[in-house]
Amino acid sequence: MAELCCTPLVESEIGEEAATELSVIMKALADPVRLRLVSVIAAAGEACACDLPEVVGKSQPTVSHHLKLLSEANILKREQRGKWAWFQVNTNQLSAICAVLGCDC
Amino acid sequence: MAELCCTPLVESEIGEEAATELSVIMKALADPVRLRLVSVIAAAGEACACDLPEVVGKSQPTVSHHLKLLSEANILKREQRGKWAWFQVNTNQLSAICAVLGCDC
DNA sequence: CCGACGTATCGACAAATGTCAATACGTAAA
DNA sequence: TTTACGTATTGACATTTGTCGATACGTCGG
Repeated sequence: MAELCCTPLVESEIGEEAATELSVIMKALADPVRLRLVSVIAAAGEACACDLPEVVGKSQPTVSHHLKLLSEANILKREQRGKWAWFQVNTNQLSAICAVLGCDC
Repeated sequence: MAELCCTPLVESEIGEEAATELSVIMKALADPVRLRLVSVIAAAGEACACDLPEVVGKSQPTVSHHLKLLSEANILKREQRGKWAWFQVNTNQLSAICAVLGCDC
């Protein structure tokens, strides 16, 4: 899951199952709070979950839920350090999305 | 609206309003049916709305609704030809999404 | 082993979303 | 101007989604 393969959807018709899988990845990015989480984490290089509720102005359970969705979509990488959870952005997955969108990068 | 500006969200923190606007564009792509519509239309170069309900296996109102969302997101361009509506993919918008995702294309 | 603290899960609820039948709107041919 | 037909809108409904309080789980320090 969350394994984006590389045939641009603008070149050949995407299948029904592939479309569903891709939609899961896109849904993960299709939320203001999650976009801000990705942006904050990427801009900082990495971020501790403990700081994120205040940054995005949402409760701890809500942020935890969003981080889970992003991790399941393979957009974030989670790393446990002591009792803290640190997150990094998986730029490979973002590039893969670009590739599917037909970008020649 | 639907005007994607170009600062990659992985380089500097995206604002609250910008995140909301971007999420609208991403939401438009975050659905299996809409992804397939984009793919079918892009692969064919253009497509008549009259053919799309059968292609994606959804009712005419449902397809019309999806086409509207994609058009509002500036992902599809609509053109009336007689009583038929033809659609093309706005590849510029797809490229803009890539740019926001940090792709260097 | 316990207590403290960071994180995840659960339960509940309001809001948004995808879908279709019915209907209205627009365009073009008769 | 009718009539036919492609498309858009409306209304309704089931499902999904975002949110948070309460609570459970995990990891450390005492």
